[in-house]
Amino acid sequence: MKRQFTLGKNERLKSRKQIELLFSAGKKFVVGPFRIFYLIDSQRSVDNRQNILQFGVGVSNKNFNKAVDRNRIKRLIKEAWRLQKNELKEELKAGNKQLNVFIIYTGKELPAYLLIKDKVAVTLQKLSKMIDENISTNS
RNA sequence: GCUGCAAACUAAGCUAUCGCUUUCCCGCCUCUGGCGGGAGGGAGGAAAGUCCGGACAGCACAGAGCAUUGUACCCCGCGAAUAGCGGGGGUUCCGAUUUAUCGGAAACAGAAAGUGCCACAGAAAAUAACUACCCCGCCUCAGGCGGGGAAAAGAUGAAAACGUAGGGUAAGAGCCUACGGUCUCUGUAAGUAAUUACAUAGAAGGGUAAACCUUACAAGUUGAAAUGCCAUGUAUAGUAUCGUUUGAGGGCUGCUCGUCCGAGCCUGCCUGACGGCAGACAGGAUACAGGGUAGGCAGAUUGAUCCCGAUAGGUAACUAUCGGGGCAGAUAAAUGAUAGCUCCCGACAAAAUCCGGCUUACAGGUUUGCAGCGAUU
RNA sequence: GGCCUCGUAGUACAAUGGAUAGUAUAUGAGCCUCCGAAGCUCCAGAUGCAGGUUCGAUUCCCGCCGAGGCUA
Repeated sequence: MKRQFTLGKNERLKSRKQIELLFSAGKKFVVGPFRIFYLIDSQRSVDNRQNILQFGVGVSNKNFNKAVDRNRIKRLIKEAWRLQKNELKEELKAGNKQLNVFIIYTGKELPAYLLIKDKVAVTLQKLSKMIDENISTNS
């Protein structure tokens, strides 16, 4: 029986180099309180079957002075991502793509979990659209 | 009993599902790794501020002075500690009352080494003559002008030039005397000392050192993104200038004095280590231009360790011994979400090398102390 | 992680330790104009918070709070 709702080490963005590449070369869009950076790579995905979808979270030090609040927001976003990301993963598998995503929380107030859940769902839909466009333009 | 303040302790719990990190064990696979399963560990009293003191590591170090920064009553103790804490004492100030005791506070060395500053008001704010006072000269005769004496009187101010009495004088003045107060040196006595008391001699002088400063003491500097090892890569590489024992150049904290070093480096072998031997090469400094890495392991989580109990020492801070128990270790960075139950409906707040302290934040609960109010005896 | 600097009206800046904390502009009221703009006059408005030193702190010292920068 295979576990589904995981968020292990190889599903998170770990390398400093990759993150810098994402911020310099990636594209971005805004959903509610999130700012999302993403980078679609269609060539590497063939060899690296584990890292189909990599993910990272960030909260600004300016908007939240206390580490407790920053941790809280990051954990909520991670939780929402963990429970909803699987559809996107299947799409990537089908399209043979590799995707890096980084979400930055730009709001100034502590959010409730339901809000974050909704917004993560919206971003996932948008990302899947982007993948479709990418496939169509490439092919 | 209620309210307020202060201190100490504590810092919601349980169940289910999904998920994260780490250690160990087992199994499988494409085997320096990955996946699955099982068991165990997984933020704080302040983890915070980074305000002090260290440990640890790199670099530097014959030494002296200056500069810079910090600290500042005394004794004893605790402590790894120039941090901090405990006990006792002194001085000054404040409050209370029993008027000689109690309580509290103090960055509490020096203003008599020197320099600066002291608004407004006031004559004057520190070598004090504006009015009034006294003397002399001139003009004029109710007075005015000039020179001098004199800190005794003068509205102010935060602060006014030792206080009172007498002598003295042209008028006055510590100018002199008596009593009293302050300070300094010396001596004696008490005390470990800070300091206190007395005596002799002397001084006159307000404040400010959290103004400069002086005295004494202390401090080398950079921080775990330090540092070491492995892997990858690689270069005793290139160009220009200068120099090569008559000494290029370099080190010694920022500066000065003074002083020291002053020729190598690579590879291999031996040794516990300092080091030694052999071989190849020509080796230095500065500048220019350029190349590579940002992966892993160690550092790094068991230590000046914490808790509980007992015994011993001490007023206490704390210490010693014995017994038992506990102890996150991530590296874009782990503790969360959902559902349910109980209750007071949960404050301040998240490890990032590690300790000791200080400071600041803190809902609710428990205990103790103080103050106020009310009731009863 | 380490280090440094700065907090003054709504805004941008001044102010040897000296008392009505100043200047410009914005806001408000009035004058001017047929109306507006410009101009003129007037008013109101601040030392981040809490202690200490001092006769007296925007200034000096200490503790918090906030903002900005440097380093790798």
